[in-house]
Amino acid sequence: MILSQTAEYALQATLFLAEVEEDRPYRVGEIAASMRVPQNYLSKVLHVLARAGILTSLRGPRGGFQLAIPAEELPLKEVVRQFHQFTGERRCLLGRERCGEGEGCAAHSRWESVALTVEAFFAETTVAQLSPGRKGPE
Amino acid sequence: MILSQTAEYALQATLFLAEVEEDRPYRVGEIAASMRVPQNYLSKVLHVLARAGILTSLRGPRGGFQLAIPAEELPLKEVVRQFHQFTGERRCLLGRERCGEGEGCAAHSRWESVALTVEAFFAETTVAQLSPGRKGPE
DNA sequence: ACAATTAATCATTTAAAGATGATTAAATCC
DNA sequence: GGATTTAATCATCTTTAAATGATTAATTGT
Repeated sequence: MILSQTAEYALQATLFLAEVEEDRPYRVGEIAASMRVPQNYLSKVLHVLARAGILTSLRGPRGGFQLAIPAEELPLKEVVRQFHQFTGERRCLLGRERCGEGEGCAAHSRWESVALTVEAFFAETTVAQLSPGRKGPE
Repeated sequence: MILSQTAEYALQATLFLAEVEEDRPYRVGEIAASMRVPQNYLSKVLHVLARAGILTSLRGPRGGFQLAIPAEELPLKEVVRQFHQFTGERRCLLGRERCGEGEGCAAHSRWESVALTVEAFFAETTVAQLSPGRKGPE
């Protein structure tokens, strides 16, 4: 697994809100039921996303959560970042500060490029691109 | 983080044994001290590697652990696999069985290729390639 | 045989992720 | 204003990863 359970919940819920047809807030209950995940846990996850400005939340009747950013402008990384420490800083697969005493090794630069590929995916892929079932132009 | 702490320990210890100059068993104590990780915990990790045939273990005085496979012929994946479930089977980043109801989406195939890149790195990179400081021919 | 050394095992603890249940506070509707 | 609906918060529990400490069993050297 590359993503934690929590980060996966966050992505799935964001995706749900991106794919939804009516333009209104959706309750945690609705989202959790559709995703088949614990409601209270999801509630906390969504709260984090709301605090981060990715969702808007509204209390009371007709309340719920909505995307605060158009799905086309929302990179996966923005969502995942709230729950997942990206490797970014980590030069070395093994977490060593100095790798090979200055010279470095072939495998390390290869790894760096792999890690960058992963990060680039999350940075450059938008939520919209992950939603095949959406209406509206691509 | 892409690897669990435990998988990282396993890789580091294997690397230690690959880079070592004397051809003799090395004690858990030595390895743990060099890596600065808990000895008893590492002991269990090494035990798993020994059971998997990656290391040989010897008890008693002059005992310890040694590589059972030449570092040049030992892919990182072989080591990591003992502690890390590779995503392999997972078609979908979000863990959904059916992705997009048959059609799939651009992002999913992109993700699949990213995941394959990661796996390929571990499958094709050998422990030897990760050891810049080793003697012997590349 | 015996003492010393070392991996292997066992029992327990700690820390973090994940999940559950109940309560509180904001917003709406009447 | 009062009842209802909903997110937010609080307290607790479970599970898993990580770590610790002590004991056991195999091997060696004398």
